[in-house]
Amino acid sequence: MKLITRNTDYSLRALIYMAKKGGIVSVRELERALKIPRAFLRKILQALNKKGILASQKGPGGGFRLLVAPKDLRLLDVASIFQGRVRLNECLFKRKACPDIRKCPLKRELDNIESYALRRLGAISLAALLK
Amino acid sequence: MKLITRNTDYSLRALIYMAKKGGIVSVRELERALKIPRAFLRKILQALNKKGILASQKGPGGGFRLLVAPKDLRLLDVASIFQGRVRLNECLFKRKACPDIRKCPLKRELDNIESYALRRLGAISLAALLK
DNA sequence: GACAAATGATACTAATATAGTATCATTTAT
DNA sequence: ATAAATGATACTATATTAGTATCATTTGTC
Repeated sequence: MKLITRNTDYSLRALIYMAKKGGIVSVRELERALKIPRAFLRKILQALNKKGILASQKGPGGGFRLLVAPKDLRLLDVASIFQGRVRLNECLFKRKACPDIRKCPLKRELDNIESYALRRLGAISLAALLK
Repeated sequence: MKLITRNTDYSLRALIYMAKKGGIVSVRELERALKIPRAFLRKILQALNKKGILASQKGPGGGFRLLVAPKDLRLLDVASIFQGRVRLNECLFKRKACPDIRKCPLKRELDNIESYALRRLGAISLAALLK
């Protein structure tokens, strides 16, 4: 069970690299620097591009470029792209085994954990990861 | 992404049922009461049995019986059986993309979330779920 | 304009984890 | 003896995650 999938992980590595270097960076360069499979990285960066986090430039000398300020990009923003809503519970209640959802202490507790996790993920920025 | 898998979910339902009813309960009865596939439930209860949470009784009239006091059984105990260690991170560091693990703010943050979740899961008992 | 280097789009495969089924062996109450 | 239960375990199915492949398009350079 993971809070962060490889998509998110790779994204962060690439974003950190790009933030540190600045300017346009090609997938080929990222592959070399980060040892991440190129085709997979491309797919990931294309997704970040679609979300407006990166801009892309075709042709020779092209690549991707960070479009947002590191302090404005949250870990949660990235995770959400690949993992949808970060759901921590998915429990008893679907099949109505529980008489009253609103009162169930389990659901309340799991919701609590979830919202804590979301809050923390929403609080950490790319800038913080650059250190 | 789930904090709790179906194994754990079903376990809790069965444990709640058994705690409320008391005495020996057969899988057949649980299947009817909880609408959980019998073969799957059997496998789950056998696991709980091996862990000493349930005792089993073979033969006609047999079944499973709760062996621990509800207040002494933690949600974390159950989740751990099926989900191993509840890991929330599994990130950048395996492949040494990160220069110094101990300093990385991402790892620190993910560890923080993880330990929060573990603490909460370890704090809720079966007794609390009985309400 | 030709060409090569890049991304865009997208379909496909592989690996892993989760969920669930099936079956035969063993125990035990009647 | 029989049937009702669990013990053990191998197998299948489904979903999610990870990764590959390919063709199309754009664009800088000669």
